[in-house]
Amino acid sequence: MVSRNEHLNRSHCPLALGLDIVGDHWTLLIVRDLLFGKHEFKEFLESDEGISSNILSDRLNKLQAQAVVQWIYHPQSKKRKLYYLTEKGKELIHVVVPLVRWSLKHRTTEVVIPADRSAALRQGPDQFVQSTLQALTQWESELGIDVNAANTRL
Amino acid sequence: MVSRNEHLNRSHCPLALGLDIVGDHWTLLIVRDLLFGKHEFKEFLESDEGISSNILSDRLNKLQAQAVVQWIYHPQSKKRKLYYLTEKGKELIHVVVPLVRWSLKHRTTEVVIPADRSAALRQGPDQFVQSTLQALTQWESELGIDVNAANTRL
DNA sequence: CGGGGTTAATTGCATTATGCAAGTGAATTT
DNA sequence: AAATTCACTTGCATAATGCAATTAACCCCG
Repeated sequence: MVSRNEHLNRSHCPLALGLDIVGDHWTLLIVRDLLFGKHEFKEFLESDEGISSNILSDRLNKLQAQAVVQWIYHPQSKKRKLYYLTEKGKELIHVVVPLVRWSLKHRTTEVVIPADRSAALRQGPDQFVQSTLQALTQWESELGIDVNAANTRL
Repeated sequence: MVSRNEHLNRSHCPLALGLDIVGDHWTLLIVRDLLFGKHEFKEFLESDEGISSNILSDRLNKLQAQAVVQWIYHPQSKKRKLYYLTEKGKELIHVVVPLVRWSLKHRTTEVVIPADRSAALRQGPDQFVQSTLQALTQWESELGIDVNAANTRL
């Protein structure tokens, strides 16, 4: 298994502990996809950054181990899994959005955001966070997902 | 040289671009130290996480290349360097603080913060950000540092 | 049913990054 | 001038990553 020593507990600094979970090249990109409406393995693979399937698999497992992500079977197909963010995972939006804003403010290369998301961002960060989370809650209720429920797959 | 492909430009997503700069295990820990009053190579090495000198050297170089960090000689000694955050670098506090808060909220293991910093955090995140940046500005003015000046060492 | 296509991975292997210990060289202290 | 400090650099073992190919379970369609 591809695996970084995630329980190393390098220190008792909360930042270090947070970085043990999200401090790598890929994890927050998966969280981004989950925040913005992607839910399947295949969809994550299709994102522009081109994550490879072994890394994706590894990160999804680690995120589950950290109670950031869970999944259910697709209601129409037992071979598809629908990954979703727990409440803990959704709260990473408060990290993702500031990093996006920092990046937008200090970009040296061209940056592209989907038109709808760009429009939503222009409404201000708090509005953006609220509408993003709102959309997720909507999706969850359609599938009967409770993001606070304990994970039964561990 | 230890080096990740930092100009890979995996996508035009601002999050991905941000992660190309701070998306690893060590970079934000160095930024943390710089935010909270450490300025010398030796001081970073002494932090609890135990970064090794080759990684530290590599990350400091990359942060300079990204205009996040610069340095001056210590006024009393030509062999010591004082690293400091540029304005761009200081603004990473808006990423660091939410990650710390997320980590504190969802910790499963014990977490320890220096007493003074813990007290400052209790005043609320905005207060904490302001007082932290204020302390940095104070330090900079004592050394005649302009965090907006272009880097003359590139 | 049963063969082909999907989905979610896993495996093998080359490349790259990391971690550790030791070493270097300039500057400073004694 | 010798010893020490500081900021690195080097060498080398180990671990993580990237890529292509493969697998196994499931679904769909005739």
